[in-house]
Amino acid sequence: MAPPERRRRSTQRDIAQRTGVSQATVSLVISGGAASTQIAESTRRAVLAAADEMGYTANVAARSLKGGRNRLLGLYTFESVFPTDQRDFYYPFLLGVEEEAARQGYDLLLFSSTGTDRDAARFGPREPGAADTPAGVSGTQAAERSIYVGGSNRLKIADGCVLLGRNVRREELSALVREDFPFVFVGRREVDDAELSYVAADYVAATGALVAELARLGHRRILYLRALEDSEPTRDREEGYRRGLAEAGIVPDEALIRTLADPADLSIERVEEWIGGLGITALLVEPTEDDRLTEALATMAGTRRVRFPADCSLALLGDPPCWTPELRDWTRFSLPRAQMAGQAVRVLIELLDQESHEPRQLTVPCAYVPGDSIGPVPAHRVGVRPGVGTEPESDGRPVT
Amino acid sequence: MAPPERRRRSTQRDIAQRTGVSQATVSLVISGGAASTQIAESTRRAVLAAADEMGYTANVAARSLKGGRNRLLGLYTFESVFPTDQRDFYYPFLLGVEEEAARQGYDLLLFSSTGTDRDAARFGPREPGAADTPAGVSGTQAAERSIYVGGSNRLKIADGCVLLGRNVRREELSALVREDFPFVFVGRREVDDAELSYVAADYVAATGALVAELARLGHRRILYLRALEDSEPTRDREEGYRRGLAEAGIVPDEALIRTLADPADLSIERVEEWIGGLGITALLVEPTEDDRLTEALATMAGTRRVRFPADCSLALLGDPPCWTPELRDWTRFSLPRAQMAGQAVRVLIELLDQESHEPRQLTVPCAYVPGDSIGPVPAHRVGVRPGVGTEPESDGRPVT
DNA sequence: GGCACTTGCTAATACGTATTAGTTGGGAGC
DNA sequence: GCTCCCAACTAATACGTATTAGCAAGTGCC
Repeated sequence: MAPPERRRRSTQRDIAQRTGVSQATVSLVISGGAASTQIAESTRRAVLAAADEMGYTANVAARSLKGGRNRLLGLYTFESVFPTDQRDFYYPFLLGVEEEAARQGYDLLLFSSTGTDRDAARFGPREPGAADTPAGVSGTQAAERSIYVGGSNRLKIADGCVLLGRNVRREELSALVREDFPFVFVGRREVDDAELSYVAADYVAATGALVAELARLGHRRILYLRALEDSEPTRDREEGYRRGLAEAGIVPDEALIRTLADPADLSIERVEEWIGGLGITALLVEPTEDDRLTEALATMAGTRRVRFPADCSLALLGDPPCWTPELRDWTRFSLPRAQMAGQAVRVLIELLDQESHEPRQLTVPCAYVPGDSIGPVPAHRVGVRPGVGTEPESDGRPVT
Repeated sequence: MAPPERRRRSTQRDIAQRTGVSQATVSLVISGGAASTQIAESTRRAVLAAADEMGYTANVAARSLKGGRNRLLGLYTFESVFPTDQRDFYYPFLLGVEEEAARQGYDLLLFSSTGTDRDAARFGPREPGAADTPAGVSGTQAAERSIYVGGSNRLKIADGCVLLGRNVRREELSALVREDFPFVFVGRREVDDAELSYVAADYVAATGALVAELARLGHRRILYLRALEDSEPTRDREEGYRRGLAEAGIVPDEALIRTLADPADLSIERVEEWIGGLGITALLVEPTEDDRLTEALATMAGTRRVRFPADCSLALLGDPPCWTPELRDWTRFSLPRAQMAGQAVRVLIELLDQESHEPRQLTVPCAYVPGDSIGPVPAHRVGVRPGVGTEPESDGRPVT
């Protein structure tokens, strides 16, 4: 049962036969290697002519096989990139990666399949008794995304990989490092037992600058609403908050650092409470990747019970996705997502080109977006302290 | 000058040595071919264990070279997918492809590199005198996107490919067919010398239905504004327009088919001219992929000099991208982009699974979006004919 | 004529995998 | 003891290219 005489592409050998030279000569002519200067002009012409006539196209697979590299960059995200509600968050990264990869002549491999139910069947039938994760990496469950499935690392199909995502599996990252697989994380990520390469936004500086600006405007009691997860970006923002306060000579009040479990919880009533109870004059909010915060802000601003910034200044520690023109221009800083992604690609390619896989860690500054939601402390509240917890060092911190 | 001990990926041979079997056995175990049933359970276990320990991953290039499969689907677009102004057009396709590929356990290969300036340098230094396109496929220029670059077809590292885009290079498509490379086009595309597979929206029926609806509302003079390019989608819409008219018993007036070179040319003055001069009561507009039409419509509707549908009905032959909530809900039909893309992936996988690469051509229906921009013919204009070109068969067709 | 050197080419090999045609060892059947 | 067969494996090869070592012929020089 031979394949039904499938139409075969012409190869260098075919050209060689037709021209009466060797395959090696054809290769030299076509790919113009170092020794190609030694080919007689007449021969070169003949070979090129034959190639043209026979419609020769080089086989990329063969070339890659020979070179050991596939000119493929992977893009792996720990969360799905494509659900509609997060598109605006991930899209700029995607764009940046794609663009830079294209510029560098690499193609992009989107790891979509990993972490699907189908994974079990990936490498053909497997005995039910066989261990699914013999690779020392534990915790591989079906529905969740993970790099190591069926015990093997599919990322390796690519020459290297750009990683993205908030809910990282640390153990997989360190496994990658142990394997010496070249990758770059977009965003600062740390794992216990290894150093890894990343390109990160400078949340510390950006948050610090925002606090400084508020302090300059006279604010002394600035509430910081942090995200629930204890990830690096959140920690960096907190760090920036503390540094900003310190540089402004403000003694931090732990009661003014609160965790916002769900952005939808951010209501006008809460803000009124905080103003009255805690005596705050400004609010820093850490945005989420989906559009819940944007919605909460919009409805909150819609009530007009508290005017920003007339009654209270408000700034965002990053830019929320789903930005539509009619949304108000909140004061915030903005991370250069596309540039970060492009930079990550460049770093990755450097890693690939150089033999030493020493980790590289880059930090890029965020852009300050002035917006219109911060202003000076309202005149009637200058110097006013809240009724409760008057002392800055008060630790009677009510649970949110 | 040996390569400085580059960290090599482990191969089947490495596993074979470690396990004490032959490379062939390893291959049989790993890729689970026909003869794999004949492998002893103990051997299989040992091989798999070694593979896991050594972090083995199959080499894509080698598999492709051999004709094997990599569970990789390519996505090639003739225009760049990622420019911001077209994002809303391509995004749903991307989403659909990604989702279905993931569901089927395939990863996605985005061909970004092809057609960049860097291409010339892709495979190392090249003699200035060397021909850039020895491949018989002519017209390969640097800045433009093209499949065959440097004489090779890079798509081949994927098992098959989904193609997308309006400005297609026909000669490349037929080259692909000649090579017998499996691919599916999203959208109907025809080339002279070959049949190809596609999943297309039924523009003919959708446009016809829209015309029928207008006819039902009493419209007799319906202007059709077609796009400049003479691509299949445009031709199909025209076909649908004519069929719709025919079925409604309306004699087509060639003066009512006009080409709109630039959507920005669509102004309220024009519409007034058409209403007065041509006596039209309804307008069918073919949308573009960017947001120019959307803008033109918005500004036009903003003037309120012509009320839609009170003075004139207006419907769109497809959905324009960049849909924001505050935009009005134009009557139109909507193509199920994500579903089309998903269907294309399924068709492609069928092609891959079956050896026969007979082309498959699927058509999917569009969704009718009632909207609010069509209505009955204004009472004072029922039966009214324009001052000039009264006869339907008038051919005094002024150039737009 | 012999040596060194250049020019223009080829033979051979490697890349990593899949597949086919064997080969081996041993047990069943007579 | 012989054949026959089967399970379990391996050797060999092909895929298409890039590269290196080397070969043959030619040229210049002593």
